[in-house]
Amino acid sequence: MAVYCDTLTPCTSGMESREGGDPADRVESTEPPTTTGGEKAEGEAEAEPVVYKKGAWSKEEDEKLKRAVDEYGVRNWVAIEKFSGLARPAKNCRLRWLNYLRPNLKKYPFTLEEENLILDLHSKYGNSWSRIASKLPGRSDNEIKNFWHRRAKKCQKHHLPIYPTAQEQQQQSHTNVSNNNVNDNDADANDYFQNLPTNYPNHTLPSTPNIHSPEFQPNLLNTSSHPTNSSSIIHSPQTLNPTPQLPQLVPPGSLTSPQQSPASQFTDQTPLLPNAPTSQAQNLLVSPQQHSQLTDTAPQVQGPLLWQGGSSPNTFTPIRKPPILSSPDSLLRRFSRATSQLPPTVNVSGSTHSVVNASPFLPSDPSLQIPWSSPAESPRSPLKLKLSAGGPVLYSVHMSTQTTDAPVSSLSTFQLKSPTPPLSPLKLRLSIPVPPESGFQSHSSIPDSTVPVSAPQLKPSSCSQDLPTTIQPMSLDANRAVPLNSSLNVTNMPPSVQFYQPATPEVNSSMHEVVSDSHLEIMDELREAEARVRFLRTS
DNA sequence: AAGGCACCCAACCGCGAAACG
DNA sequence: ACGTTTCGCGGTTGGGTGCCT
Repeated sequence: MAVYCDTLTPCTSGMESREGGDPADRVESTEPPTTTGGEKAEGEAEAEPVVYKKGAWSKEEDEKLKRAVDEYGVRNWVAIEKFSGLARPAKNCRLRWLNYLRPNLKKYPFTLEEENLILDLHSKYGNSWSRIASKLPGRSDNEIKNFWHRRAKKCQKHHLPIYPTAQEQQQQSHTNVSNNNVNDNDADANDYFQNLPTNYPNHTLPSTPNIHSPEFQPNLLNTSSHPTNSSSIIHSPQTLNPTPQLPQLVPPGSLTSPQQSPASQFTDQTPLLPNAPTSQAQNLLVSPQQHSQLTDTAPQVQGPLLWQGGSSPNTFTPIRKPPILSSPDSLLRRFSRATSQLPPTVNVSGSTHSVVNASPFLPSDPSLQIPWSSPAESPRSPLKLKLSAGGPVLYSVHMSTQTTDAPVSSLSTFQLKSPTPPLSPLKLRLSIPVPPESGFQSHSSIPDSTVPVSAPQLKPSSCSQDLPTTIQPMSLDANRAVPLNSSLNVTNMPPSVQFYQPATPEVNSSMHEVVSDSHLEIMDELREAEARVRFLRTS
């Protein structure tokens, strides 16, 4: 393990600073003077460029960052940069958190299911890594991006399309030929491909093929086009014992004619992936059949999909700009900042992250109560409210959950009056009042903004599990709720926000979608647990 | 054992979008 | 309306590592 320097010396920014030596030696960079550094006094902010540490993160830095995130939340990277004591720019802190430190991040290799899913999603979304990552719980966009580049490189090296062609899918579904029929020159390549599971398309290369697994049947390949070099093959335990129920990208026999599929949208004269950044993307091919099936279960693909014309009628290229959509996170960010004007409807379509920071549903009847989510760092942890300096701050809160018979959503704006500007977040637990039609009793209590409560009670250290007995005075937007109580024991009776019932059917269906996604997440977790067990058993 | 090579992946950067003042 | 700040995304880099010769 490398030891990292604590003393920082200025150097030029840019990649050249990474050259050579121990990571500790290659680290510093400067940022524009707009950014103030670590413990520097504000008065001296003038010209002194901030010196940042670069390179690998130490454990100490990770711990600092974790504490800072707990303190300031996952959206105040500038505050984290300024007050965490880390000599790292805000964006790097964010990156480190998202890619390495955040909870629930999976630390083991992709499973076959995940790899299949990435293929599937990439065929729909292109290089929108964050969007793909949003469909793979516990995986970062960077991780997925690295996986894809790795895979693309392999495919390019072996002159193979990344997506399987229809012809090969048919071959695969109808053949089961021993690799003894393959000439020696192609032995290595055959070793590579023979180990794919039978329901795994020939050209969808798992990163970790296994040459010994009996579950893998040899596939017939067009060996003349296959490489003789298998040096890039990597063996890891992740696919040693794949589940026999792996989802198929294209089930045998399900092929349909392109005319009957969305492929009819495609032309055959369009260049390859105009948005592709590297030549690797030139090999991204997908069959119309596959695409047809993918789009059957997918959200509407935005933009035209175009086929590449070529010598092989079965070779296709998805041509489209990846849909430019804001990530669920940014949707939430925008939403949470729109404090002065609430949107007329709650648009959380397709966003599993819309429940971030929402407390679980808590009916007043104890027998119906669901325990609070406890992990402080979980996306579903109690709402964290950062008190800013300079007086009252409006916050909008959006929560969604489900009663026994209907999705419930709430949307509120309330005001936190902060007599002193503590920089630590105030963590509140909010329940969702139940609409009358649900049959549950509704909450209506809220702290009264007129009753002063001293600020020292907001010590962040006491806000995690055992919440302070009294919370900061707060008031709701008068249009949204009416304060009733003067103080509140948060542990026993969480504050409530006024229920806001979205009116439009679209919103309601979106809510259903969110609920459904949470169920999917549970299923994903189960699948991951199974994959982990397989991983451990075979390693 | 040492050097070369290829690959992986954590980390960095630039840029655009959104939020803010 | 406009400039600035902040955030997030996608592309790229290069150190670390393992394999091969």
